[in-house]
Amino acid sequence: MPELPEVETIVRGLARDVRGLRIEAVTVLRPDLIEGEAGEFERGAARARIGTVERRAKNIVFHLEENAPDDRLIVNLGMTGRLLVMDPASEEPAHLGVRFQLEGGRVLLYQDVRRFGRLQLLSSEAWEARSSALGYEPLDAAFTPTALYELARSSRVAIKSWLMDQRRVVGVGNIYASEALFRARISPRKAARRLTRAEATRLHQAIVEVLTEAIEFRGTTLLDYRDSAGEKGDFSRRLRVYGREGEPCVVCGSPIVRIVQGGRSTFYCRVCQRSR
DNA sequence: AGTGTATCCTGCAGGC
DNA sequence: TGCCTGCAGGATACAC
Repeated sequence: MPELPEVETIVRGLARDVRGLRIEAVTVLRPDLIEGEAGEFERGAARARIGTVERRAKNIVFHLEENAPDDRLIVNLGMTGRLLVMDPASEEPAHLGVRFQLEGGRVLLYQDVRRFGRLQLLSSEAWEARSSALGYEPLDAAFTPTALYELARSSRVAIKSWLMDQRRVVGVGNIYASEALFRARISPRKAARRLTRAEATRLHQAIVEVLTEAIEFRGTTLLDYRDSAGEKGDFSRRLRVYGREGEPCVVCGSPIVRIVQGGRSTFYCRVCQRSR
C-alpha cells in the first residue's frame, strides 16, 4: 500500500516522536510478520534505544543503539501495514501485530490487516548487503535522466511494470507509476528499451515531481494508509489518472482507461499517452 | 538472465 | 440477508 511518499511521511513522524527513546519491551502477537523467530526478535529489540530513523526504498530503517545484538530494525509495510505511535490510555487497534513498549509510556504499534508486511532485525552489514541490491533512490542526485535511459535500455518489459521493479528505481509503486507516466505522456505499455532520450528525460522529471509533491501532501490515502499519528494523506485529490477509470482526462477530456499489467491495474489516457 | 504468473491474507463493494 | 466474484499502496518464489 505505501509507496515512497507514504513511507517518507511515516519516517518523518517517527523521527520526531520515537527517536532517542528506549524500547522497554516487545510483544509479537502475529509471529508470521517476523522474518526469523519471533522470540528472538522480541529479545533482540527489547532494551535497545532507538536512534536515527530513515527510509530506504519502501523500507523503514530504525538504527538501534545500546543492548542490541543486531543494530537495524527493518520494517516493510506491505499493502496494509501501519506503524502507529499511541498514548498508553488509547485503545489498541484490531489486527495488531507487534507492540513496542517505549520509555515514557507511549507505545509503538505495528498493525497489518493483510499481514503482507515484514519486520526484521539485521546487523548493519547484512542490511547494507540487502540495500545494495536495490535500485536508485529517485530523489537522490545520482538518479539522472541518463541513468534512467541507460537502465531502461536493457529491458523489454512494459515501462509501467519496469518502474515498479525495485531493483532499478525504488519507491515507485502502483499509484505513482501510473501518475508519473501520465505526467510524462508515455504509454504504460511501451517497452522500457524503446523509450527515447526525450521520453526518459520527461519520465525522470515526472517521477521526481510527483513523488516530491506527494511528500508535501503527506502521501495518498485511498483506503488504508495512515501516518504514524494515524492521519490520512492529502494527495488523493491530486491524482490525475489512478482510480479514475471512465472519468475525463484532466488534459484532453477523453475517458481514462484501466488495463491490467502483471496482475496490477494501470490507469492512463489513450490520447495523451499515445507513444508506443 | 529476464519475464510472466501464482501466492501470501483480510475486507469491502457490487451483482444477483 | 446471504453468497459469490473481483479488487486492493507489495514482494517473492517459482516455472519457462
